Amino acid sequence: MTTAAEGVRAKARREMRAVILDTAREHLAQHGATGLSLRAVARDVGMVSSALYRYFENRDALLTALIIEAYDSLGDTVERAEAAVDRDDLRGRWRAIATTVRRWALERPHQYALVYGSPVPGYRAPQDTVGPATRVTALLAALLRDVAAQEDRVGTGRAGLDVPPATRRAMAPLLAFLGDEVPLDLALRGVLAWTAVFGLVSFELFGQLHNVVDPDGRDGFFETEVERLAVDLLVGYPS
Amino acid sequence: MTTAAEGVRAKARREMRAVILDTAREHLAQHGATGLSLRAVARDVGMVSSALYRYFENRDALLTALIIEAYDSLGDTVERAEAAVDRDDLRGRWRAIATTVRRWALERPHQYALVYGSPVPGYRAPQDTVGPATRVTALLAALLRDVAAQEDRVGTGRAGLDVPPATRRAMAPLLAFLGDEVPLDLALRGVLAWTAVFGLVSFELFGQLHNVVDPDGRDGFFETEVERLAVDLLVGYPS
DNA sequence: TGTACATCAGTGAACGCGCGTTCACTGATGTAC
DNA sequence: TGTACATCAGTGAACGCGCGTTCACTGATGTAC
Repeated sequence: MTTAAEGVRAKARREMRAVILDTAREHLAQHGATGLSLRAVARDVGMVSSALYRYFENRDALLTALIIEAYDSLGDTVERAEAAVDRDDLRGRWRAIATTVRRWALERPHQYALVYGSPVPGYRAPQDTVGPATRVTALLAALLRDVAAQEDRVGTGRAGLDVPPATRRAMAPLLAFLGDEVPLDLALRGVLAWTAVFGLVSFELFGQLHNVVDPDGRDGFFETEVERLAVDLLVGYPS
Repeated sequence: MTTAAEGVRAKARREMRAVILDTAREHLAQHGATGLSLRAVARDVGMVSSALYRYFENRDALLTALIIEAYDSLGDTVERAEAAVDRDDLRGRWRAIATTVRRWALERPHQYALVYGSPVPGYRAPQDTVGPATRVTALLAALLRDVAAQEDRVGTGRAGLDVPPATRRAMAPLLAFLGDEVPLDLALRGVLAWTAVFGLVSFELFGQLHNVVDPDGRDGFFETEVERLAVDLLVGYPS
């Protein structure tokens, strides 16, 4: 009975933890990360505030859990969307990644801001967040490797930019992550496309497209820009 | 004596206001926008907290003043840097704008986050901020107009992307801001380059380049990517 | 199967804190005659 | 030029608030024999 009995307690714990996280996520959605209050969450869950400490060591631990959850949610969503595309359709995979990141962000602006917006003052992200954080970048890395393989066969039809040695050296962490198959020039094209996507999403979410692009046409605007990024990212490949 | 006497009072007011703003800016730099507290600022200025209300209607008004100041500081800095470049050197002007935005941001991360980061919860920017906010975009607009003029003469040597009519319509606000000389395709290239720069700066400032680009080599990394953006922005122009 | 004990989820009071904002006031400085 | 009055910067006390965290406790649930 030992394991089964412990299982019951453990199950209750897991469920309660989930309820607290759900409630915290709703509070995040309504008041932002800085407005997240243990007491308010406890109130909504129907517990006294001190009871939360059975589940999370302190406020930071709750924030960390939300951050990990957000990264995992984004990771799940984008992985699923990207996996649905034919492996050989590099442009389609790029499109899927980019548009899914945006859609996910638009549906959960505060979760997006939590992980890609300005850092929460006084909060220092622990090591546990780095795994979930790299799930989406891992997809892009895989894409870049496949692009590299194709470019090996077909060539790019144009020369890469000159890169000074110091800059080349600075890219070592990225190159290590991508693997030997991906040349520097392609890596730089990848990061640029990547940061551009997040730049577009952040501008849209944080109000910087106000009076620039009509809200109604932003889907199309984003898709057009993603297509343009693909031109440079996938030099010489058919659309 | 009337005007001179009033001038004395007015001058004292202006100076006190400046002292408060300076102190508030320091607090912003240390605790972020959400951590900005009227009481703490007053304490540092050496006044009682209620005295601040002689100068700012409430906390939001102080925040608004800081936002306007940040936009103006960025505007000043970038305008000066861009003005120092030969008008005909389009690539140089682009470089100056991009690198100066980044340098300004790195020197004042919290001011950057205040205006380009996640919105401050509960704060709604009033109309007064839109003028200062567009100063930097105005520089890019002028650049795009000059690019358009050159492309009229020389051509781009390649076809623009297809843009669906709905998207074309959504770009009306931007096209109106840029003026008739700037064609849609160039406008889209401009926004993309623009958002990419802010994407790069935000990634760097908000910690997303951790384990991607060595901190030491980020100047060079940024410049390389800006050069790459120029290739697409200034299609067919000499470097 | 029944009982003594250990575990642990949740309570409720309390701690000490800082916050934004209001309000009646004092006293110095400027204004009008 | 001298005086009565108005303006207004800054004071200090108070309001009501919510926060994170600690701690001794109760009582239900699981464990061991």
